[in-house]
Amino acid sequence: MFGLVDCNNFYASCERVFNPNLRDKPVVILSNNDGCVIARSNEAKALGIPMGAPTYKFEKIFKQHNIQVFSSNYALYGDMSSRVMNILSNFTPDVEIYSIDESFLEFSGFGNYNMQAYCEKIKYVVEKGTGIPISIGLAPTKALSKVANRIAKKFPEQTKGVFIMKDDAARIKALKWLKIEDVWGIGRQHALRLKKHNIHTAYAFSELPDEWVRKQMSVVGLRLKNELQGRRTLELETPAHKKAIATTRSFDKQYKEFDYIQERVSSFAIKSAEKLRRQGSCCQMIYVFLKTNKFRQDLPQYQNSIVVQTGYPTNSSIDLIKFAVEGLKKIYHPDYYYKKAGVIVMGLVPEDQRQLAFFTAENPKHKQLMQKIDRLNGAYGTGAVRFGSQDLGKVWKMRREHLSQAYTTNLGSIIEVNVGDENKS
DNA sequence: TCTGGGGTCCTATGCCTT
DNA sequence: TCTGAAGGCATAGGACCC
Repeated sequence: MFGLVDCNNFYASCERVFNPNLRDKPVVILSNNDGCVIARSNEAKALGIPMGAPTYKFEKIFKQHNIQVFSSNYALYGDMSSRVMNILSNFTPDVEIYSIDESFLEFSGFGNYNMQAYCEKIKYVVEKGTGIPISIGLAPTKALSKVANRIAKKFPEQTKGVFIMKDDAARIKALKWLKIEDVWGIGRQHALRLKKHNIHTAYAFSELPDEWVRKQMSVVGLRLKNELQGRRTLELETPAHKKAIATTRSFDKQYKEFDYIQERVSSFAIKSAEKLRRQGSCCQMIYVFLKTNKFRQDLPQYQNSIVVQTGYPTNSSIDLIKFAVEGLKKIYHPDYYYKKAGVIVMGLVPEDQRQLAFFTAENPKHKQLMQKIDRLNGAYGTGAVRFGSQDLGKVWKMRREHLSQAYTTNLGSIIEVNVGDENKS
C-alpha cells in the first residue's frame, strides 16, 4: 500500500500556526516580487481567487473581502515542512519526500494493522505536533494514492481526512468521480486533447487502448494508465543528486541596457556557484537565457538561450561569471526590452570526483578564495562580499510587502507570550 | 506600471562513430 | 575504400510536477 500525505493549503496553514487570528479567514500567499497568488486557504478559494491570480488585478477584491495577504516566507515554510516530514518518518521507515508539502509513504508488512486507525493517528500526531492539518490517501499504487488523497481532502466530514481505496469497486467509483484534468500527470495540454476524444473522467482514460495512450502521451502516459488500473509501475524514490541548479528572476521592470542585464546575470551566476558549493558539486555547463515580457504582446518579443561548456568542472564564482557573461554577449540583442533572465548550471559532478583536465582547470587559488567568501557571507549576510561585475551601489530588493516573521528560524522573530505582569514576558 | 521559481523526464533531430 | 545500418551523444523543445 502507498500512502500520500498532503498538507492542507500548506503555506496558508503555516501562516495560521503563528497567527491564530487567521483561522477561518481567507488567506492568500503571493509569489516572489508579490507578483501573483501561489497559495490560498479554502476560504479564499471559495471567494473565487484563482491560482496564479496577478496581484495588481485582485487588490480591490482582497480589500473588499478582507482577505489576508502574505508574501511568501520560504524560511518559515521550509522549516515547518521538515518538522512534518520528521514526524511522518516515525510511522514508517519508507518515506519519499515528494515536495515541500507532500510525502509518499509505503506500508509494507502492515497487514495486521487497522490502517484507518493508524492513519488517523498519524494525522492527529502531525497536527498536534506542528499545527499543520494534513490529508492522507491510501491505495495500491502511487497514482491511486493521489486520487485517494483528493477524496480525503474533498470530503473531510465523511472521511475524517483519511481515505483508503479498499478494493476494485472503490477504485472504479473514485476514477469515475475524478475529472480528467484533475488526474496527477494530466496537464493542460493532455486534458485538452483527451476531452476532444470525449475522455472526461479518470476512469475513461484508464480504459483506453495501450497503443493509443503510448502514441499520444508517450511512455509516461502509459505508466500513468497502468497505475490507475492498479498495476504498480512507480516505486518509492530515494533522494538523488540534483541534475541542474537554476537561479532565475523576473526584473522589477523592463530593461534594455546591456550593463544592467550583465549585472543581473553575474549575480545569478554567483548565486548558482554558491548553491553548487553548498551541495558539494561542480558544473560542466552553464545555460544562460534572456526573455522579453510575454504579457506585453504589443511589444516585439524575443527570447534566446545558450549553453556554454566550461571545459572543466568548476564551482568558482569568478569562473561562472566569466562563462555566463560570455554566453550573454552572444544572445543579447540591443533592440528589445527584457523582463527576465536566468542562469542554470548543468552537468553536475561531485566536487571531490572532478576529473583533471589536461590543459584547462579551475585556478587552484579560487577554492580557498571561495571558502573565505562563503564564510564572510555566512557571518555578515549574503552580499557582504561582492564581485566587480556586481553593481556595488545597488541593493536588489524583492518586493515583499506582506512578509510574516521567521518565527521558527530567527531568534529575533520568536513569539513573546505575555503572562499577566507586563514586565515578565 | 504591476503576471514566480525550481525542478524532472521524454522525444525528435542531427551529427558522429562503429 | 566505399556504403548503409545502428547506436551514442548533444541539443532543443515540450510536457508535467510542486
